[in-house]
Amino acid sequence: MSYALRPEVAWHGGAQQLRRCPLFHNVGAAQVRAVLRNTGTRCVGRGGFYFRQGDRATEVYVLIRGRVKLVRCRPEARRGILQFILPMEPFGYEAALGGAGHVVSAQASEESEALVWHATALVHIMTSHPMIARNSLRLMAERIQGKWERINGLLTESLEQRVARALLLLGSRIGRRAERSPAIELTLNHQDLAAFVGTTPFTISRIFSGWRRHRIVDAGRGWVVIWPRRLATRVGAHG
Amino acid sequence: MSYALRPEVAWHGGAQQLRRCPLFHNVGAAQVRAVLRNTGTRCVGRGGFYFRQGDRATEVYVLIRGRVKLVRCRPEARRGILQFILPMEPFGYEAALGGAGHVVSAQASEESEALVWHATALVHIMTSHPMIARNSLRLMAERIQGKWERINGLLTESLEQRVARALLLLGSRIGRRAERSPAIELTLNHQDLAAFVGTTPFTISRIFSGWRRHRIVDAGRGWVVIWPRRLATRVGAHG
DNA sequence: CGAACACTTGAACCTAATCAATGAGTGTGG
DNA sequence: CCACACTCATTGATTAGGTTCAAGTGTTCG
Repeated sequence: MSYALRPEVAWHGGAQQLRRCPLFHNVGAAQVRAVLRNTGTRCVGRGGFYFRQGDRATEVYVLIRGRVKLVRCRPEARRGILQFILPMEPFGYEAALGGAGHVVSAQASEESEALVWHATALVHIMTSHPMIARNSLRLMAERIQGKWERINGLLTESLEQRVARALLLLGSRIGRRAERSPAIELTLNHQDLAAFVGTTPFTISRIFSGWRRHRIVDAGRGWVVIWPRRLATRVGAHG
Repeated sequence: MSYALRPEVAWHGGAQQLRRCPLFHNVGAAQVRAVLRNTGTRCVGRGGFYFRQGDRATEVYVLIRGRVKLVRCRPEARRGILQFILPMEPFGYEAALGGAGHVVSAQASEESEALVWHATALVHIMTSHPMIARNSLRLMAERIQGKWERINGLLTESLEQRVARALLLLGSRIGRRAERSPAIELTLNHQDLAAFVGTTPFTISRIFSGWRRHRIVDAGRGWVVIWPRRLATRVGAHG
């Protein structure tokens, strides 16, 4: 009923969709709806920012549409992509919980939309909904473990291994299965992939040229197709 | 009084020391003492393991003496050091909270000792002590931000920059100020530093040779001395 | 005193970055 | 619908940065 009074809550997906968000696992629909009452939404066009590194953390987000990348761009340095954020994933909460401001920027890869809470509301929500606090702990713990895997890859693997592993990871996250084929299609350009594994688009192009002959990968302007079985053989190869 | 009955709790540092642990900020001494009742301690000699990657997460730890490194050693791959753990720092809790087992191994760099809780006790503690849950959220949020900085360094910086940055970081964490000098001494060998920045001891040695002439650094068997002011000029240098 | 280990240095090799030039795909405006 | 501009992808030539392997030196410890 409060829908009529607060139009920003009338997001079409509503509480049902949100239960796919890891923060709301095992949280009752009524409680999710209660939490939703404190939100608005924000739309950001391709290339726009939800926040920038250095900003004070005044808000937290859950992406509901589009794609966001967490980047860090120092002047005179290569760009690094730290993480891709997909629909139903929270972002921006590390700074709100840590209290030292954002250390990364959140940039939209495409037209996208996110739910927005005030950072102060977040703390309040967690104290009044222990299951959400619990889910946050689990989410952050899993992300830390994921980052360890990534750091270890950067420390020990060859570039070719890293590209292969990154594509398999991204394939499972942002990929779509092709029809009647084990192939997986990704919307991803060479530049972003390069920034994700720490190399240049040139080198990505060279690696792809080699792989294309073996039907491990195919790619064009802004898209990549991988054959996971064959690509997996390159994870652990000596490079 | 329960000290007499549970000798493993009679750790000399006791509750007072533990309040320096980030998990126990703003937690009353009585509550810390209560939490301590569920612990034992474990000593591990140099090179020994608290847990190994792949193990189920049955315990969580707070280091009270010595130094521990989180490593990941795949056969046939270079070793990577993911994090150094110092006294009063918790470790092993990511797996306990995430529920998918340890993805890293915890190896003692030197003779060390840690408080041990059962993983199940951890969840119980957090629900009955909300401030501890709150502190955990903050701790993990800060660690995620720290890992972003590290990943960004690995993605975008030259090796020399990474070594400089790593030494400044480690200096502030495991360093001791030299007497009557701005220099900082670290107990750290070339191999561990190499595994931390993703290179080989050879290259570390070469970088140090260059820096030694400018009195940026000095090093010997198992130790490093840095002059932070001069070293800081190498962070952001072009390589 | 001897053995094991950690560090140093040199030389050869190799990976990936850089720079330059070209080609292909996309969007815009006439 | 075409021409143009722009961005993204490819390829080649060159160079720089790091790894690898081998040999030698210095330390620590039993």
